[in-house]
This record gives sequence, C-alpha cells and structure tokens, in this order.
Amino acid sequence: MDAKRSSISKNLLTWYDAHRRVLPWRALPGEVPDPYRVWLSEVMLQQTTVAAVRPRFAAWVARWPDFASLAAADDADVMAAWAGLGYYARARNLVKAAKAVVADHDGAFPRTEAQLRTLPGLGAYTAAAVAAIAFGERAVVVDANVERVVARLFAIDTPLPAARPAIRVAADTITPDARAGDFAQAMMDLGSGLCTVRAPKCLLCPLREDCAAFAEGQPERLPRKAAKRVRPQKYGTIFWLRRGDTVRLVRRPPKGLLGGMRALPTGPWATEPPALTDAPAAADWRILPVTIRHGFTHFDLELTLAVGVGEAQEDGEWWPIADLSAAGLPTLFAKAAEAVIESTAAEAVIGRDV
DNA sequence: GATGCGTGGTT
DNA sequence: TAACCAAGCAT
Repeated sequence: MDAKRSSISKNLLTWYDAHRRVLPWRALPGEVPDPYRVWLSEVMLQQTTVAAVRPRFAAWVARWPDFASLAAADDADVMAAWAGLGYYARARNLVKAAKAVVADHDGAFPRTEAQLRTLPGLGAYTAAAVAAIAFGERAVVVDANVERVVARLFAIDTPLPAARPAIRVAADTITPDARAGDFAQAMMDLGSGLCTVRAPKCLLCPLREDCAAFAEGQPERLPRKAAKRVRPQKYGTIFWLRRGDTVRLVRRPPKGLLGGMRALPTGPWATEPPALTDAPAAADWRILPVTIRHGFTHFDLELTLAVGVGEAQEDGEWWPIADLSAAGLPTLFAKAAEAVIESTAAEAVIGRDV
C-alpha cells in the first residue's frame, strides 16, 4: 500500500507539472499565492462551475481586491455583485469572514486549517483547500472531484454519502507531505478533465496503473450514489407593481431562500396554483398569460406574473425599469422581469395599455 | 445524517 | 431536452 501511495502522488504531481490548468486565481509556478484570491475563488467555486466563476471572479477582485476593502464594503453592493451565482449565504459569509479577519486577526488571514475552519463559510473542504493551496499546509482536501477519483482508485463501492468516511481515510493515505496545494489542485484538475463522471479518459490518466476501478473495467460506475428524491412542484406569484417608469422592489429576509437579496414582491410558495395572496398593494391586478418556471435544488417553482399600478403598502424601493439590470436581482426575478417587459412591450404594439 | 440552499454548463 | 452535476456549508 505504501508503494501505491507514493506512486500515486508522484505520478499525479508529474502530470500536474505538465498539464495544470492556468486559472485567474491560481498562482503560476514560482509565484506566491494570494490568500484572499485563493479563498474567494474557493468560495465562488462551491457547487459552481469554473466557466461560471471566471468572469465573476475578475469583476469581484477588481472591485474588492483584498480583505480590508471587502470588510468595508456595503452589504447591498456585495449582494448585488453576487446576484446570479446562487447560494447567497456564501456572499453574506464572505463579508462576515472579511470583517472577522480585520477585527480578530489583525487583517491577516489565519494560516492553519483549524483556524480557518472557525471563519463563517469555511467548512471542511474550503478550510483544507485554503490551508494547502495558500499556505502549503498538509491538509486532506476532499471535494466532489477527489471523491470520484479516490472512489475509483480504491474501488470504494459504498454509495455516497455513506462512503465519505472511507473516502476521506483513503485520500489521507495518498496525500503527500510536500506540495500539498499542488496535490489538491492536481486531483481537481484530474477529476474535472480526465476522471469525469461519464466516459473518463483513462488512457490519458497518469494514475491508471494504480486504479482499481480501471482494473475492474468499469470506472464510470463509481462512485455509486444514493437515489435522489423527486423534487416537489410548488407555485407562486410575482407582483410587478409599477409607478410611472419604476417598479417596486423589496429586500428579502436575511436568511432562507434568496436571503438578503433585492427582489420583486412575491406571495407564498404553495402546493396549488395560487391567487393574489400577499399582494404589495390593493391594485387592479392583471395576470399575464405567461408563467415562469424555475428549478431550485430542492423544489421546482412555477410562477404566475401579476402586474398592477399603484402605491406600495410596505417597505421597499421604486427602481427605474430601464436600469433593472443594476438592481442585482437573483436569476429567478431577472427572468420574471424580462418576461414582464417583453410581454407588456408586445401588448403595447397592439395598442393595449398596461 | 438529513435537509435547505441557486444557478449555469454539459450531455 | 430533461437530467445531471458542480472546488459545499450550516443547522
């Protein structure tokens, strides 16, 4: 087993030196990693693809290039800048963590996995990844890529998530003492480029000779996963309350779904197609002949669009419709706004007032 | 350990 | 195209 261990890390690091991806947040060989950029990229990449993160990372570091600037940032600006990336608790925790770094750590990012783990938004994976990549600490870095690679290397047949403890132990055995950050990033490059979920490119893989799943002939069979539950269907109403050339926006509650985000007013999510519950004004609501479908992780939503003109009854702000893209709306509401604007524009052409 | 939490890319 | 999935975390 020791021979297999050293063979894996040696072959992987050799492969990494030749094939490593060049990414905006990744230090080139010989460069010193910027802990802020490493941390920010790791958080952005949680459950999010490299392709989606690339442009958002560039815009973010241009605006908030370090802990101090982010700690001093306006909450509304930060949430708007995160709009469209999803899992908005990540953005709320970024600010909390930046403030903690400034207030409790004298402006310097903690350098050990254990200290990093205490910051909001840094869980087992991210704390280990930052400790290894930014500070060179030997840490066992296990994300979905590593789970897949390790489950195949050792032919771990237990379905996820029950296999996680065994995968972690196995990952620990192959993690080298030196170049821990490169090793972690190499595992992720391997997982995303070669050891993919479907049709892994085993003939290009530097770990082929040590891979039990390859030897068994069906590496794509692993890791096994527990059966998914069907996502329930829910219904809701989005209210487009217009005043002149502005529309009413509200701020969602700080926790929960789309927490802390600017939004269009909505009714409750219900199991049946809803009525005009929780309308933000006593307007003469008209239902548009379109519905918005939006899938969340845990349920599907079908939304009715109600448009009206009137004065608002609750807290919020009147936002220029022409400048709605600057409001930082979550994708769900951006889709709804686009549908309303398209629909009413079409009606204007045929001479109907909205 | 299970559940809540988004969205865009890929197949 | 519908389904699957992603550099997970908090509770």
